[in-house]
Amino acid sequence: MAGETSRPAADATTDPELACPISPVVDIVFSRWTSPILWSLHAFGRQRFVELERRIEKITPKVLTQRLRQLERDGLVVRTYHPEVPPRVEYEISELGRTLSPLFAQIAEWATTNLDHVERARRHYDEAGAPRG
Amino acid sequence: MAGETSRPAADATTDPELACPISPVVDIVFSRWTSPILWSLHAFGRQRFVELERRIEKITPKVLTQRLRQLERDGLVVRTYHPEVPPRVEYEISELGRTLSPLFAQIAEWATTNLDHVERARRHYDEAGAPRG
DNA sequence: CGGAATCCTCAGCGATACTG
DNA sequence: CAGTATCGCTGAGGATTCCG
Repeated sequence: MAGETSRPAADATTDPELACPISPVVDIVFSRWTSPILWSLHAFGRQRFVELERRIEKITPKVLTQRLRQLERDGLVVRTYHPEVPPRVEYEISELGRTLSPLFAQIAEWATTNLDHVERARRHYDEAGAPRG
Repeated sequence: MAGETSRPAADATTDPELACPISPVVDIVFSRWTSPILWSLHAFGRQRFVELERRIEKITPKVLTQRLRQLERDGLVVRTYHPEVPPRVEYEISELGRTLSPLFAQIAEWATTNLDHVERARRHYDEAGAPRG
């Protein structure tokens, strides 16, 4: 979105095509497995591949590699290769990735205050809330 | 998940299994199509099914129904059925859903300030950043 | 160790048609 | 209008094997 010369401030409330300005962020930051990865790197600092693999249970090496590549490409994660024997690779949050911290904090806060509301709503819905229509 | 009596305050920094406290929120709020739907309802207020369908381009009625049901079940969206001819159904953000507003605002803000950084990182990566190792 | 390559499965979505 | 039902398919992800 850098080369947008003179578009009349397309606002989400007027432009149907931009119905959701947060979707791009969601695709980048909250796509499958990316939140655990980013959180892990954010909470535990620089880590090796296996550390991440063990920490994020049930993720397969293939998918972990895919997601790390994606995050590296998006500039959120920095990959450092140490040409040793055995080889060693370390991943860490980039500076850009660190700008997500307040966002993550706010989400975590929302979780602690509202997640049980969701749980309750689900139970209520499952018991008697089936839609009529 | 409901029968967990007396778990010793499992903290994300000590419990590997809870590697990511924000994942549940991501599953609820940022799963496929949910962000455009919530945003649409948030930005344009109460809307009928077809309005949402037209606003969120390329979504099929089937999937829109699925997502709306899910959001209703999670207590983020309220569905109102008007038994008229022709039938009329309206959807709106619930009170719980409205608590997401600051979150969405912050994400939108992150988008405006950092999305082009991501774009640049991608170009840089695609040009010369292929990982060695 | 940190992957890449290969094969395979299956949930989710699209397309279409039909209903109250 | 506001969905439901059915079918077919695609592609993300799992399992396995191999390599520098």
